[in-house]
Amino acid sequence: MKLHQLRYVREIVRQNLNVSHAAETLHTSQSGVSKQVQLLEEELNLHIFERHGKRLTGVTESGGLIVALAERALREIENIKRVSEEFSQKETGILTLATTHTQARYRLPSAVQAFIRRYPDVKLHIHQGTPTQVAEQVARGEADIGIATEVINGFEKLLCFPCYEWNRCIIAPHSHPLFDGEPLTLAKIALYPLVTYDFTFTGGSLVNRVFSEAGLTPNVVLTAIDADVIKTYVNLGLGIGLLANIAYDPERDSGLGMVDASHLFPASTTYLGIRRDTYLRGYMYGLIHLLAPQFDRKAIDAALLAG
Amino acid sequence: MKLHQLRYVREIVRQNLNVSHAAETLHTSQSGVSKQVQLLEEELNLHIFERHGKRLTGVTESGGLIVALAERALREIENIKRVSEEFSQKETGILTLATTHTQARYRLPSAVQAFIRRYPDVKLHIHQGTPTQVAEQVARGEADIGIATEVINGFEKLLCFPCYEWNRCIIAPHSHPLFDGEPLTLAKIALYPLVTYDFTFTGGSLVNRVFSEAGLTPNVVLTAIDADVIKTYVNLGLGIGLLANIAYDPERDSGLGMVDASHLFPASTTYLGIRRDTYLRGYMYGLIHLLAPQFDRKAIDAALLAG
DNA sequence: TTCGTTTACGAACACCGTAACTATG
DNA sequence: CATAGTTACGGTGTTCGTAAACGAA
Repeated sequence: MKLHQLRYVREIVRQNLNVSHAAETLHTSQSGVSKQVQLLEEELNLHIFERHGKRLTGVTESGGLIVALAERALREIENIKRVSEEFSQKETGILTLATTHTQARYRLPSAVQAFIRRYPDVKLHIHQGTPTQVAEQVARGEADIGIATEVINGFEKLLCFPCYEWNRCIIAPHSHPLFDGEPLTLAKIALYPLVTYDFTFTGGSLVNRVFSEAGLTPNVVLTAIDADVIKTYVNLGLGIGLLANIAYDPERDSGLGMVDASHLFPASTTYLGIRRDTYLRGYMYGLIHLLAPQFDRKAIDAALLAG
Repeated sequence: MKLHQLRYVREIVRQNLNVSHAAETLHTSQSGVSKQVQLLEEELNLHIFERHGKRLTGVTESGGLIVALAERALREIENIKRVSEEFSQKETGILTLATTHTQARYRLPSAVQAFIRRYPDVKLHIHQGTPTQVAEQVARGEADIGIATEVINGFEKLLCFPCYEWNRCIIAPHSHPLFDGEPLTLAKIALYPLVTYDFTFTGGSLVNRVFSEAGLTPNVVLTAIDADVIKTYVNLGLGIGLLANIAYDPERDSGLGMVDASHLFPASTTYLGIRRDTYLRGYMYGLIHLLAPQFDRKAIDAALLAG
């Protein structure tokens, strides 16, 4: 049994049983991948993949177990590499963050700035996606740290730390009747066309629930996963915007007015998630500490052990 | 990084940093092992072993981490092999038990007999040792299932199931004054030279504690880990024997009298222990069920998941 | 000196990738 | 007929083990 063979099998599964794609991703030839998989199956004396003639059409029962174990083994192997990098070049490496647009654009910049000043030799990658995508990327090991709201807390493979709470605000052109000095209510919001976050965002379902509990139906005319997109359409007069209040910048968004809506919705918590079974590089502890200052190295290790 | 290299490193550590012994155990050459370790260290760009000149004298800090991770990775690899064997030849394989003499000799035979009738193609190995050795063998993966009293419950890596409770009896030649019909007391036992289990047995410290709490000191003239050895010396008139009452067989031991001592000592529980992170073969579930009928496959899986 | 590790080197082996072939949809 | 997987085969690089050199106890 060779590590390469396990990697091949894992990649084939990730590529939906397409050997050619797997070979391409792994920068090697189809024939080699094909052959190594056969050799592995022969050595283990069972079929990992179901085949119709020459096509791979599924994973057998035993194959499923094998794949799961192979993933765990490969993860440990990757951890060995991490440890070695940690010891040989303590503060160089790669840190991949997965997060949502709003976090990346409005909440992370200061922490990222501090991070690259502190760890100038660490290359930082930011992947962007919906909270679910964020969690999946971390769970699959494609990102080291995920930052998103609520949902990522539901993933078994992830250990989550609460970072901070936030709430929502309404934005609209300055001339909008909402800015009449009267207190903001759900009913008033429901009067106007609304531009807000996509359903796939946690906030989405929470916002809907608040409205429906009040017996109201908001008139959502447009949804986006990107706060800047929302602002753009609000600017165009399509409706009023409902978004995270950290996303409103009085200077940059001087063309728009803002009124806080924290009293209308429960606060949401942004979580930071890591895989439970990865070795954390020193600078990863560093970033977590920057984003969630209550968690230092000791606290993180304790949480990892407890989980 | 190659699996072989990790195996080499692991074996060197197991062989107390002796590369030659490791090579021998692995059925390969010293030079090959040496070179592969160097290649691995080069690839990881750090030293796993401390060296004085050419001798390996220790494991570096980074090396310790690497070894721990390598062991986990290799364990997953071994689990893959187990899964494949389970699927290709469900009821053939090897089952290695680690247990104490008393269990092997008096308690296990009936279960073992049932087991080999049920799984005729499984080769059964029985390793014998003190309870601590039993637990260590299971923890190191040298045995699949350990059966011993109490202490094995303290190992973090092991998941333990209570099997059954037992207590102690006194044996002596039929003519011995202990068999006077009067009830047995600690004080009476303390009057005579005593032959009993070795200190390293859990029972040992418990027995001592009971005597000392009663303000008595037993006159232990000989200890052994083997009930048959104890009986032999009792037969020779060296003293009276204190041992597990399952170890007294009225027929076989017709030359000796027995009097129960359950009222004098707290009962001890025999546990069955398995590593938390191993894949269990079907026949392993079978043996556990034979020894601890309250644990069927579902209960065992549930306990493994909970841990 | 002895025990143990590393270096040197040739033979055997395994792997990779191109290219031709074959099966599926 | 196009797409995807397997077989064939030669070149390349790695591993293995013997033997010799070397270092520490």
